[in-house]
Amino acid sequence: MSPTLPEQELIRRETLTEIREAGIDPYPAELIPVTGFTADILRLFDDDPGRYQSVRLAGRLMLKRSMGKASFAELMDARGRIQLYLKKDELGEAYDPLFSKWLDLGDFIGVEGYVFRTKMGEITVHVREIRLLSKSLKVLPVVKTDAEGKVHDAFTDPELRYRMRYVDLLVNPGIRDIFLKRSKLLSALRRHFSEKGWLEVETPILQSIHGGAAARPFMTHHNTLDIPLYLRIANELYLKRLIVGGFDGVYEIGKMFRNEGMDRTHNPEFTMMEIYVAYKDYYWMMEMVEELLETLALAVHGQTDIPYGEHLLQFKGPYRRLSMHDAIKEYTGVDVSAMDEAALRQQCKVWHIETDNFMGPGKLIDEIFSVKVEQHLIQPTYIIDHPLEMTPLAKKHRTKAGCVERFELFVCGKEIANAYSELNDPLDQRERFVEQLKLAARGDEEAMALDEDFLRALEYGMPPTSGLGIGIDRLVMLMTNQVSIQEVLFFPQMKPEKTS
RNA sequence: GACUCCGUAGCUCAGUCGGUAGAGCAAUACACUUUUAAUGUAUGGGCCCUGGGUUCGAGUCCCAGCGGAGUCACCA
Repeated sequence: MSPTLPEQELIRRETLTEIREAGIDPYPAELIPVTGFTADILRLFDDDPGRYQSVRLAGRLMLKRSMGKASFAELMDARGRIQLYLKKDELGEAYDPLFSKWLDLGDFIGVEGYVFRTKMGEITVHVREIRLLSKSLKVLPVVKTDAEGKVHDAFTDPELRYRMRYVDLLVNPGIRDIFLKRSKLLSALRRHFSEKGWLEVETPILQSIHGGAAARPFMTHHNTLDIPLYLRIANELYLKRLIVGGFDGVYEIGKMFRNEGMDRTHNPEFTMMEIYVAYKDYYWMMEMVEELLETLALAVHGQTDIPYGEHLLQFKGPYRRLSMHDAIKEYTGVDVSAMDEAALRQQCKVWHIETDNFMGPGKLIDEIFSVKVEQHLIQPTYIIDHPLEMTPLAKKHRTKAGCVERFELFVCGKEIANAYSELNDPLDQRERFVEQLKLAARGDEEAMALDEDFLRALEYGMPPTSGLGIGIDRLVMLMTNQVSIQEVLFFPQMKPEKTS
């Protein structure tokens, strides 16, 4: 034990010794029978007060208000908090010294008692028995909420909140709710897809070729095989192999890993949902996404209109569809659809948009789009029919030359979903990969690698298929009104703490 | 990776012009048997992120580092 412990922690350790000397095990090993949860008592007490003549609860002691020979306290369990009332003349040594001297905020306790309503109207457990279940040696921040619901002394330091999420979850109101909503969203998604008959699958996270997207990977090494392996940046090519293998609908919810910068919408590992459905095209997929997002919004919020910052996002479809060219025309007044590479470069110069030498016309148009248009797309909007060279895995557009059958869904200026009519022509796919190799040779670090086994699978034949990817973290951000991805991840990436 | 801001008690934060380190909550002790941001009185608690420098003297000024946040770049 270090002599540099703060005063309060030293006192808790001394208390621990006193408890042990009194013959009380501060960390008892046994089953704790409980009759229910705090939240259920608060919700149901008035319907049938007689039912709560004896309740057993377990949780953390989070507040003590002592009035000498009687006290109020608050017990927090997994569902909420309830007030306790304790009297010395009823509890004896369990009151003094156990409750009044030895129990600290944060300790786990078990109580038995009856439920009543105080003079002030608060539903309260009148405690007949109290015991220590687990001693806490660290001091939790004490966050209080007043009668108007205003939070005082919240635990706000982002570094401490993310490094010690367990503390954040305990003391800050509303944090748990974000993660409960995240969980609701995921289970609603699985339910929805399961009802459609689509199969949830798992594909490799360790891949020897990092295909399916354009991003820098994390690299690792397998000792026995003595080969480099990459953490997946995408799982698209594996899911398509499963469509080749005869499944008509497969989806995977899982972590992707991209070795890129971090900011309030990017974490090195993030959760993607990808789904591939046979015999469908991207028009079908747009309707599917509308139905899905309506379902998820209802599951999380009970309504399809969702407040986000100053906006009210309307997830009820159909969403507006706008081709990339038309979107640029709408927000800049300039028609780029007929421009060649030189003209596009000139236009970028006019708008002070930085360009690189390896950028072809498609990439230039995408760059213009992201600078000039993205930020304006607040309500759910499909941007469709992207330039061909940007999108090596999508089918060429059935009528628009130089475009692919693709859509991206934008909400609040952020890309939430990306989908194609998937390219299933193996010869075309090989040419597209070769084009990517040329881009790589021109200096494009994100150009996609060629995957021979994937091409072989396509040569065996893939049915017409539509595929979709949804960034789950960003969707959860929208549905929980959060501007930072760190707020929807339990443990966002941080630099390691100093070990000193 | 670049720039800007931040780092003081367990938590949230003050700290003036460079001159003995402050408050609220939490803690300790006492009082109080229906309080609820409980209350009252008293007390204790500090590697002022780390390391250099300037100075008679640095929480404060300068430099470097570490960590965080924001903006940009890259990306989803």
